[in-house]
Amino acid sequence: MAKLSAKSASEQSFIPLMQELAGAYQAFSLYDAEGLRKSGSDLTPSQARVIFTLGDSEGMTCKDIGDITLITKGTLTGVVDRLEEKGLVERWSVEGDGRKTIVALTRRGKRAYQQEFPRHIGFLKEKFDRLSASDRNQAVALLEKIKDLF
Amino acid sequence: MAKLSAKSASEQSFIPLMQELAGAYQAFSLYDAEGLRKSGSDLTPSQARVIFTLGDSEGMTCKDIGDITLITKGTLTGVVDRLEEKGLVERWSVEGDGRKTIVALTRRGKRAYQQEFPRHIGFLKEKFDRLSASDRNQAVALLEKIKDLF
DNA sequence: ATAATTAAGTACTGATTCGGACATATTAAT
DNA sequence: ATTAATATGTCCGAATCAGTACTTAATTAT
Repeated sequence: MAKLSAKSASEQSFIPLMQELAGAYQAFSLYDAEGLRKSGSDLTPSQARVIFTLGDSEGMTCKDIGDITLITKGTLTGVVDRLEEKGLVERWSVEGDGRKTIVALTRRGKRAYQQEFPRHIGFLKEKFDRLSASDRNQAVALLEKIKDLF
Repeated sequence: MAKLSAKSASEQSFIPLMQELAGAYQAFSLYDAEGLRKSGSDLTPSQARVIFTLGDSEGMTCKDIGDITLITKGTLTGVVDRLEEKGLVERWSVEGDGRKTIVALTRRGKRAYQQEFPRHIGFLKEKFDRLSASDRNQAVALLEKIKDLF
């Protein structure tokens, strides 16, 4: 592959795509965090993602939670630690496979989920509903293609 | 607006879009960081973003750098601090407006830019080139719409 | 001119981020 | 059966992250 100069590098046609991807994610991300902050739920975005993922399941391994929330394992340990301190989740090890740890919502965690999940989805819905179904579907398809590039 | 139940909340049609947006950004982001790490440039993603933004400009204010890189001012102070310690940028205050600080590449910073920017763009290009121009354009348009929702 | 508002940066806090090293446990290969 | 390779989580370090409070400076309103 030919080596690029600084000038020709800055002219690459995929650069706007990179910028818009970051910009769109950033805008969403800030709005998402704002909603959690104003809800008074005292949940950070990562903590909320874990609570919402656990939902009304019977509990999941850290690996599974990480796969869904996209939180890497090293980070997840700390997030779950803080949720445990708040009494929203509990951990126990699974018999049969000593490597695995199950994380599950406590009673209070379930209450938080039932209250905060619909509220937050409603908060996001206000914005996302402004996008047509067609745009939404196209965006999902394209974002999937982009994800699969890497 | 009617209040959502946990069940109806989880059925909202925009949820896959949210997931794909996060997934695509995450995938890109990890690949981006991997490239910088393997290049041996000793630049973190944020540091690289600042260096690449400064490019061969004569220097920019923190505000302008933040607007382009999407790094918030509180974070930017630390990022620039570290770049300054590495001798890649320098800061000075502008006369005429005592609030502003100009950040500019040093000689070494320019060398790093000329070397790392084309290399990194080339690294990313390998992947992005697999996307058709049509998909790229559509994605840019849709991501802009999504950004503007918030 | 004086006061109120806005703007730009820095300092600080708590949380998150990722990778890498590590410990342990399980599974696969021989 | 033993060894090698994988899998799962935790711990650690350096950096980022966003928000808030604060300082200083510039701009606007009165």
